[in-house]
Amino acid sequence: MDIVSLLRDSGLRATKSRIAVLSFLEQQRVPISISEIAEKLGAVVDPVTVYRIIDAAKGAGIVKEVNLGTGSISYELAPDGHGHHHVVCTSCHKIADVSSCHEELLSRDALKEARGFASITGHSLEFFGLCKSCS
Amino acid sequence: MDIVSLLRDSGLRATKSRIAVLSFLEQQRVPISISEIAEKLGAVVDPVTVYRIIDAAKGAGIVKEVNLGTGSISYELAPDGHGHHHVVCTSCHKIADVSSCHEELLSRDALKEARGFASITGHSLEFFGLCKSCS
DNA sequence: TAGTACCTGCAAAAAAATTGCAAGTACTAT
DNA sequence: ATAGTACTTGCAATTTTTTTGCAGGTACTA
Repeated sequence: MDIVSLLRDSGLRATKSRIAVLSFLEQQRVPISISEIAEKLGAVVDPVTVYRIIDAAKGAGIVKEVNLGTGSISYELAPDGHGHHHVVCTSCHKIADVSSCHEELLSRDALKEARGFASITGHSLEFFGLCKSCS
Repeated sequence: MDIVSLLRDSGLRATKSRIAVLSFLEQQRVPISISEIAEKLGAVVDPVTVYRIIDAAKGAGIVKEVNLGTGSISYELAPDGHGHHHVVCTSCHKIADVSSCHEELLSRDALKEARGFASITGHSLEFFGLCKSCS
């Protein structure tokens, strides 16, 4: 799915700035913070606009917030709504992707326990560990 | 376990400010951001010190970063190292706790998939859904 | 192709996070 | 109990991040 269709299908206009930001996000192999995006795209998109674009895309469910334990929030493109997960090396911050997560099992159990909740629509899951070089 | 012992056992000095911040954190029923802590404890602990205390406590593994999808990182006391998880209502931001998470299963599968990793030492898991009032 | 609702950039401000340093404090070993 | 020492803190100042308002520009609709 190309970025333009992704935007339109999410009810967002396919503007030059949005295409630039989401394409950039798509090229990243790992999640990235807003200020890093703003810095890298500085020549093309105003920082203020980057904030607004990420906000809109998050609202539309096409980018996902990720907390890699670095103290700041990172973002990644999640075209299908439910992205993958990550393993982060607590020593060198290397990141690997993980896709399996037993979603149904987890959600079912969580819903059973969570008092006052009617449904579970998504989740965020990250692992921390040591990569082979650091261990 | 009282806060003083918790600090000492983690190799941190039990200072007045640290006790104040961690006790406050312990009283919260939901994770809270650094600036909220700083604001609430403003009369007692300097904001700069709050930042440094959270940083030290995070390093020592007695507070945990939590991403509740709000765009900012929250913190909670995690005396035992591995806290519980949460379900967040995407409409009203109500939060419920969840403890079951099939940790061994998840970690084993993640390690199998994560190329270049030697071990998994922890994880972060949050659920998003709708509470009964909002659904 | 014109209309309109939505987006963007700029300038400015507010808020959050970091740094350096001097004074204060917790812990250790007398 | 006490003095030494290394770690902590508060303050002031700075830097970085995030938000806001508004005028002009642009994507999409009919």
